[in-house]
Amino acid sequence: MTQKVRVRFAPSPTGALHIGGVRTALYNYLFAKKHGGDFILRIEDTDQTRYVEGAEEYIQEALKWSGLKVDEGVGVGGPHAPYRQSERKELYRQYSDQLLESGNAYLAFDTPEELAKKRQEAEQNKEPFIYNSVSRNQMRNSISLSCEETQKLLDEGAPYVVRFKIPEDETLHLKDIVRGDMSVNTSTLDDKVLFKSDGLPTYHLANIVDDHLMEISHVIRGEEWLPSLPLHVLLYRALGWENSMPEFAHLSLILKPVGKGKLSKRDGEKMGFPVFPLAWEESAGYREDGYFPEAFVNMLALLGWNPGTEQELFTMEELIEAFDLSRVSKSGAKFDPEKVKWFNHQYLIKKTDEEIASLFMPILEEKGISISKDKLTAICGEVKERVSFVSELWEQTDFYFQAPEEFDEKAVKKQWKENTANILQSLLDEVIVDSDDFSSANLEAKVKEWITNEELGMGKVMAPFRIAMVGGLRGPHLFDITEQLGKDETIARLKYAIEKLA
RNA sequence: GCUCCGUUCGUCUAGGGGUUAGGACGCCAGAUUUUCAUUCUGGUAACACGGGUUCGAUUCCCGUACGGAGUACCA
Repeated sequence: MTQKVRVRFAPSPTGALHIGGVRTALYNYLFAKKHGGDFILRIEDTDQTRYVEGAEEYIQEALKWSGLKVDEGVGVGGPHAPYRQSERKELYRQYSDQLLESGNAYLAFDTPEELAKKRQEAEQNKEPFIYNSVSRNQMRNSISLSCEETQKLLDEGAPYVVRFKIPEDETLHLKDIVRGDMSVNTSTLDDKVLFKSDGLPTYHLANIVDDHLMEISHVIRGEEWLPSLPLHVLLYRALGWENSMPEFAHLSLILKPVGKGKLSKRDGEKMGFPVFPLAWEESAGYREDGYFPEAFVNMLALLGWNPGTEQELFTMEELIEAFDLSRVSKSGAKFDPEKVKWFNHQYLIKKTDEEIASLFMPILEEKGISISKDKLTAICGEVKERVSFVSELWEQTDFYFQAPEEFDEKAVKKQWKENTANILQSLLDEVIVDSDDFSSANLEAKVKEWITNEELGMGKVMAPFRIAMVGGLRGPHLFDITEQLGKDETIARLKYAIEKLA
């Protein structure tokens, strides 16, 4: 059977999506697009107590910024609408009832307090508490209780949940695309709650029902779901949907850069890197920190997946082409904030000088500097290799826009000798004022010729010249700078330095 | 505790019964740029441990250690 590929990204709106979530979404997207399938966004908000204002909008915006276009789902609509589980709640009851009727589920009246007490007791005896075939007879439910007792509780309006009846002692063989085969015995499993007393399903029921109804072909989700896989498979079976069950792929987690454990918001704050794609509350986002979405996505794609070639830089199209779930790594990956910077640098230098100028222009305008687009384009071409972020451009180019007033002490101490002022004065009088062609190559040739003729030594002239233009020993090729500065400004800066550092 | 999953340079990873164990980030050095950065070249550095199986294991199997996840009327 060749079924159309349909995958879903199904976050719960409990806060910002962090990069692990974005990666899950990305892998879903890549897989879908690779196979000409659909990428669906479903919001899993069956826990009303954890709803966070703005989270859903955040998720949509983060996907959009990352370039992951949703084909169907919240914010887009589609044939299986609605895509918010809270809006689908009437739907789930019938499946819960179906399970009850077929004997695959039962009613449980245990209060949270009773359950907590049982768990505590078990812990004291160093035994695991599992709500299963052996313990359920000691609990208050429609299996341990007689029909009359059960009915009586129901009539009294006692709150109850629906639990799944895990079969006894059966070895389940499970398939996972990234992990291969595994097996688990059902007697280690819990009779999970399927339906809560508040009238809403739990994740377990809702996700199986929705995936089935929405014709999901592949479930690609985080590793934290792996332990629930047996339950989910059992649910498909109990509902009679075994033949159309999706395939599963569980993705490993993203771990903190140093130390142990999974990446958390705190790590970002502590080490000064974003863990969210977009800013959320007090936390910075990749977007706000000046990362390009392409760089962010490229980095994320390679964190836990590789194409088997040595290619590192990928466009989204190339990622789609190359992506393969079987090449996703099984082990968790420590996140390396340094590598994202490298990716960003790569994407920045790949941009045209004009594009960079367009990004830089607003920053200059904010500083009250006006400059022609052409000129800024040329400047950006001269400095782009030196930065990783647009925001770093200013510190590399400030001297193009404003003459140095102070000079770097260290540089002056090292390069500004007693006769330096005289040398620069001669350079000014004998070369600069006579040069009308201020192009980089021409001025360079002239100055070098002069230096040779005067038998001065390059360092004696070039370094102070640079100090006069830039204020210190930094910046791109000196004659590229003077070309941008032009004759008048070059002369003015030379004069100022001679006077100031005399 | 119990269940499941994992473990190749500092990090992300390729590889796979016999390899000089490959690449990328980072770091170091040299070249170029008489600045700095870029770039180029080179270097540093890894198969967690113990048992098997085998002529041979980093690769296969079993343990151990370590790491991770789950163990909610959360997702």
